[in-house]
Amino acid sequence: MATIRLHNSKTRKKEEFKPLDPENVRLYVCGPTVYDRAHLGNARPVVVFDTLYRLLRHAYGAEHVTYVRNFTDVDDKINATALSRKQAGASGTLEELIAERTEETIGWYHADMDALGALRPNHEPRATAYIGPMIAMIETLIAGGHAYAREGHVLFRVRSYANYGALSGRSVDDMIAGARVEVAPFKEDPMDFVLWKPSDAETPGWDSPWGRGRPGWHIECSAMSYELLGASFDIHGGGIDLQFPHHENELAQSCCAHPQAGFASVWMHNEMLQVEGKKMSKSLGNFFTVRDLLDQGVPGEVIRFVFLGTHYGRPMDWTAEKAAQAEATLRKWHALTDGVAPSAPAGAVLAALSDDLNTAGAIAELHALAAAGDAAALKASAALLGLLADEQGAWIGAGVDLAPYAAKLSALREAAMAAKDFSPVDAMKAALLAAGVEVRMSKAGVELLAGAGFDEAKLEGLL
RNA sequence: GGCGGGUUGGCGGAGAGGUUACGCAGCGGAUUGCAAAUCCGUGAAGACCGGUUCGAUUCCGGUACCCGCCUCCA
Repeated sequence: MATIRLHNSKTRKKEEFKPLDPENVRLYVCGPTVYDRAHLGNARPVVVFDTLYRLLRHAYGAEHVTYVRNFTDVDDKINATALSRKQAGASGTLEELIAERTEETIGWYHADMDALGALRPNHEPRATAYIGPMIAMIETLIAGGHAYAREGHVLFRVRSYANYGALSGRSVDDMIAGARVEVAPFKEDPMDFVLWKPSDAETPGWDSPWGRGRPGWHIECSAMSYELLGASFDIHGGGIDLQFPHHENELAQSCCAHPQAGFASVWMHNEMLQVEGKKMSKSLGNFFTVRDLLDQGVPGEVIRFVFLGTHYGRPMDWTAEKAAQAEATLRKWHALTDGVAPSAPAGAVLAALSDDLNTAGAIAELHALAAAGDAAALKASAALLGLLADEQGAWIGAGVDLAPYAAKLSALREAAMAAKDFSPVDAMKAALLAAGVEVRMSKAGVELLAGAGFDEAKLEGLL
């Protein structure tokens, strides 16, 4: 087994990965807040950590890896979405609208991430199912002097945790000096953050020792990871944007609640996604969801391939050109591997992935396997990256039978050979090319393949 | 203002202190009724300024520019 090395955000170094327990390698990744469709940026950590999950399963055995990714289904954005729907005339109570919305959004999320070839994690806990453990953890923090209740709120006492700021490389004093922080009269220190906050009648809430209220965002992940993975586990992942404050706060809470444990041994952060060189944002008009792309006919496998072409630690640019290139490569590889029984993954691919998830390097090795014509190894190796499964290639055929067109073109061609007039052949070929069909004519005959930008509607009238 | 990441050939994008990345595009050739696909061959790089070194694109320092986080947005 190749040694796996991972860049640890906590130490800012690439380190050899040594699981706490090789029989149960544990991975936690921050999941989505379920209030709307996942946009393309949301998909990057999913693909990155899915690939890590696949590598770990290969290295330690599929039964020996536990992957947890949560759903944040209690959040002010969800409340706001439900409230605006109610104001727009939707029927039902606010609670029902919230439940309906989160349920619907989770369904979308699963469908979209499945399309990207991401395996479902072993556990996908919902925050609302872990309110009890959150309250218990908050009580532990209060008992230990790390938190205090004020006016229905419970706040984490940042000054009680000496290492606060170590993960994200900031000092509390710098943060206070440089940034705007929410000032509330009941805060002991401006950096203290909310563990629990009161809910009004219009907001979902749960009974607690501090009155009816709801948890702060950060405590959710601390409580769920503790319940499902324990006080110490191997890898905690997420986007770099979550490093501060979310992960910093999570780390502080968990370490203060369980001072004998280390929480996550390795922290991994993926860099952000951009679109055509710019940050994706609603104001720039370049904001789109995974579903938008799928609906436009960009296959999930193509999206995944584009993502894996850039190392997770670097900003990744989504461009139409990359998608087109990815599509062409995948077409070629599917033609080579579909129906082939996979052998074992190539050592070079495994070595690249084991080197801090060098997916771009792994893809280069895949190209080498394809050039060597080793379809069985290519397929087995690509599976580690979540690519080239037979069922993932379904988009290529598009379900259209091109044989009648091939037969007609073939007949035209034979007539043309005899008549020495190729203009009817060229006319049909041009029409097929315009429809996105790849036309291959040789002495052996005619072969048609649905190519990039294939449009069935344009075939009309050609028979 | 604070913290972090980046700058590689036409484009995308890796590794490595000294030897071909790789892919796409280009160019030349084979093949083809013409193409396509395929195959063979091929040119092209590391922001700028210093330093360390026999030797740096790779290590160190500085400058410029780009990006992200610090504030609900991944």
